Parts: sequence; structure tokens; C-alpha cells
Amino acid sequence: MPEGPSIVILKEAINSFRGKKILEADGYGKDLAYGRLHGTKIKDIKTFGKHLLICFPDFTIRVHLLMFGSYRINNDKKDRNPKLRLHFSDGQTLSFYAGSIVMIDEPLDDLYDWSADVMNPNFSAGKALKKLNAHPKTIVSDALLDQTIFAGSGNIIKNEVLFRVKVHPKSKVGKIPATFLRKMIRETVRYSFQFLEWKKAGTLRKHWEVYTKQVCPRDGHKIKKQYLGKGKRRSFFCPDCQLLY
DNA sequence: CTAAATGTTAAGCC
DNA sequence: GGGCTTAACATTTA
Repeated sequence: MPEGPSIVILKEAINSFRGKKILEADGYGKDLAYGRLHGTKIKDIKTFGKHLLICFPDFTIRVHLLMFGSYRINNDKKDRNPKLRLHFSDGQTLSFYAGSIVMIDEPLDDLYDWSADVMNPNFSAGKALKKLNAHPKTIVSDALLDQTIFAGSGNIIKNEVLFRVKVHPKSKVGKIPATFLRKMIRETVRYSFQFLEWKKAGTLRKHWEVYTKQVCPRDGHKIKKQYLGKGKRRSFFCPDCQLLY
């Protein structure tokens, strides 16, 4: 369950580990230097898009859940080994399963443009528009998955936002009127925060208007499903009310 | 049981 | 090198 809002929920769930000391770390990651974690204290916890960043004085652990990753607090899965498990000095544990976990030595500000993260209060709509304008030939469904433009946006957000702004997923970015691009950027942020609230309330899928749907809630037209773009990702759209530019 | 899915990267091939 | 396709990763759900 890994689009940006879900990672914000993850961060909130583990925020209480901030300042806590790790006695030991283990897991099945081949290239992870678990020993570096022994005796260290969590300095900070951040997110960037779909990345969870657990910060230590000298390095950062980056957790990306990819498609199937999950986590557990004080309640390990019985039939599965964690890729990373942290044992804290107060007896608590935090485990991550599957996904991609790496250690980062560079300062995070050198790696991340925080203004690209749709969940970040510093997200810049102006910069997003500039980046979109730099890729006029890209189809908009790819642009909405581009993590350098909309970090945290995933396939659900992509589909729902395009439906909201009535734009066909195959539209070329350069052909979409600027007012619609601006609206799309605004909706991406707005939907992401609604996603966050709905996900917390356990009602996310109830609010889907096109994603996995059969019928357009606006005009009753049949929803089309196609695999589009670089990643051949599922696109659900109403061919009647979403305009192709 | 099989296939597909909220994702990304690396390798292989023109 | 570029750009495209495929595999790999690993888990849950339909």
C-alpha cells in the first residue's frame, strides 16, 4: 500500500521511535550493514514521496515499500522474515518486510528536492508546471507518475486526478491548456490529502470514482481500461467526459 | 490455482 | 548512447 499518503501514515505510526536507541538490527538484506545501526539513536523521521527516511547522526535508512512492502510494530509476522528489523532498548521492535531498503550517506538536502513532494507543505505548483512544460511530448498519465514532478503520486492518484479534471490519460502534456495543467497540479495535491484522510478512516476505495470502476459516475458511460505509458500501467477513464488533447 | 496489482531498477537488445 | 522491453524483487487478493 505505497503511494505518498500511505507513507505519511507510516511515518506518523512510527514517530514515537524518534530519539529511541537501537540495540540491534537484523534482516535478510544482503548489502545492508546492520551493524552500523547497533547503539545508534533515531534522530529524525522524514518522508519524500514514497520514501520513508529514518535519519541517524551519520547516515539515513531509506525504506521504499515498492509494490508489496509492509511493516509491523511490536508484532512480527510469524511466517515471514523481515528485510529490516530494529530492536529498541525499551523492548519494542519495528520490522519492514519486502520492499527496498538502502543506507544513504549523503545529506538528504543534496538528494531530494522537497518542493516536488505532493505531501510536503513546501510543494511548489509553479515548479511542477515548469517541469511539465519541459516535457511536452510525454503523455499525461506518465507525467503524473513521474516522481521528479509529483513525488508520491501513484497509479490510484493518477487515475482519480485525471477523472476529476476531465483529461484523457493519453493526452500529450504540451497540448493540454495551461489552465487545465494548473488545475491538475492543484487536484493532485488535494486528492493526495483526501487519500490520506480516507485511508486513515479505512474508506479509500469507497471514494474511487474511476479506479477499478466499470461505469462513469457522471454520465453512466462505460469506463475504459487500458495499459498505457512507459510502465504500461492500468488507466481507467471515461472516454466520454475525459477530453483527449 | 493463477494472475494481477497502489512500484522501481537493472539488464538486455536493437 | 538512446530508447524500448523484460526480468526481478516478494506478497496479497480476486
